[in-house]
Amino acid sequence: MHATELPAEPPSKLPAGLRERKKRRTRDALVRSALELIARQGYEGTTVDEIAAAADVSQRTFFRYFANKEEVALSVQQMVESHFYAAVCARPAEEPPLTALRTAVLASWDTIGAAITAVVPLRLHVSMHRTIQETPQLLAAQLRRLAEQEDRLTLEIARREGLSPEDPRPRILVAAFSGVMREVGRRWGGLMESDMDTFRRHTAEYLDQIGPALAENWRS
Amino acid sequence: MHATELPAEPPSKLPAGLRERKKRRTRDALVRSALELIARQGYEGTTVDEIAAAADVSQRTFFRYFANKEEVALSVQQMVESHFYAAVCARPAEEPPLTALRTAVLASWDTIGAAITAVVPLRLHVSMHRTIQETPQLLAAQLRRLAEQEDRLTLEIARREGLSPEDPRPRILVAAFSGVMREVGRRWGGLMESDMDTFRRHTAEYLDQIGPALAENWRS
DNA sequence: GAGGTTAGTGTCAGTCGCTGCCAAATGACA
DNA sequence: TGTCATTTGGCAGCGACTGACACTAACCTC
Repeated sequence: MHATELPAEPPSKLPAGLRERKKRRTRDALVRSALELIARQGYEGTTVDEIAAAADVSQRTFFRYFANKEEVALSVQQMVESHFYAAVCARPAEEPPLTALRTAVLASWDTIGAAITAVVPLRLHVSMHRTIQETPQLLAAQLRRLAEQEDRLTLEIARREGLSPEDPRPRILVAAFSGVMREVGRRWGGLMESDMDTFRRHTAEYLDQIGPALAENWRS
Repeated sequence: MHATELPAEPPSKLPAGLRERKKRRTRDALVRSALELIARQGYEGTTVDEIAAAADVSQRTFFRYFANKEEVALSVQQMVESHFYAAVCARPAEEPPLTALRTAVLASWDTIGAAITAVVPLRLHVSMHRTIQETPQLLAAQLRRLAEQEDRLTLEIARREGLSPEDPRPRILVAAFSGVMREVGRRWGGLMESDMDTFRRHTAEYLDQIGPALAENWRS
């Protein structure tokens, strides 16, 4: 068994065997325990031993499910990202790229909540989101993940538009888009839940700035 | 003494005291030993003990100069980045932002070589550049550094243009620019030295794509 | 339903990154 | 030259992670 074998996705399709179900449960227990402990004690203040003990498995078993401590902390985040990527791939081919990305974000937000709650309570995910920004090591790992996501998105956009993978334009577009989304992510925490509709509108307005941001003269 | 006290810059101004000079020499020796060993054995295949031994200091002393193993591996990279940031700040205020960034890159390339060679031979820096892309942990740390650089650049651009720090446009511009520069960085390695002029032209052409990349229709 | 096969788990020992603590050495400066 | 502030080394210890091996439990025949 390798650490990255079991998908990060929620138990959408319940697996046949007892073995598989047991693994799913163990994995979810580890994620829940980890997020709970980290929310209470911080990332660096939480040891893998504690997480494993809270999920009632040995430390060695923890490392059979997650390659490292970062991975369990970012596992829900990872789920959100692949959720979004799937939404992008589902957009009709006639949509221009930026529109597809923008629509996919808003669409994926409609359904991601349920997928998260299937694994951990939402407050733990929100708390983790804050912790990631504040913990250098986690932030670094997260940025690497996002860079990989940018690569995937770039490829997908190039494919949709029938461009060569060498063409720089998809990459630039995705970089600008991701820059906006990272800023949006930063402002999350406080605003969401309280006023999700305002937040969605806010995001849309932000994305509308991508065009104007490249105009040569801003001082009007 | 704290780990981040001594600047990463080359010994441009030679310090007065013997103590300072000795610290500088120790630091440079650690960087050289580290890059040499990592080039030969890879990042994960090189232990801090080895680096310290090669520089003829104790492991404990290593950690007085660098907060962690990543920091010594990225120290030259960090020098290059602050070199570029300084070049941006030096651009005249009437230049439009994207022009300033673009000119600053090309200008900083003219002088960075000497600054690097003052610390390590160029081949070690090139080798390190490759290693960073290939080593997940290093890449993560590097991306976090670059994200901080993006923050600085965003602030500087907003300042130059007299915009509020809330305005999303500088951030988007910097994100697009950085996306291009990361792609350029990836293609470095092989092309440079062999044909630096072609490479510079290539980069300029890449940067010219930032405008067109946001046009709605690419399929012409 | 008893057999062997396969896969997941716990234990243990070990490496490596990194830190706190104290004592020894060394440049700075009167 | 003697004091003072810094820098250094050694040591002990923690936490993340890994390899090896033995044990147990699910699975798959016959």
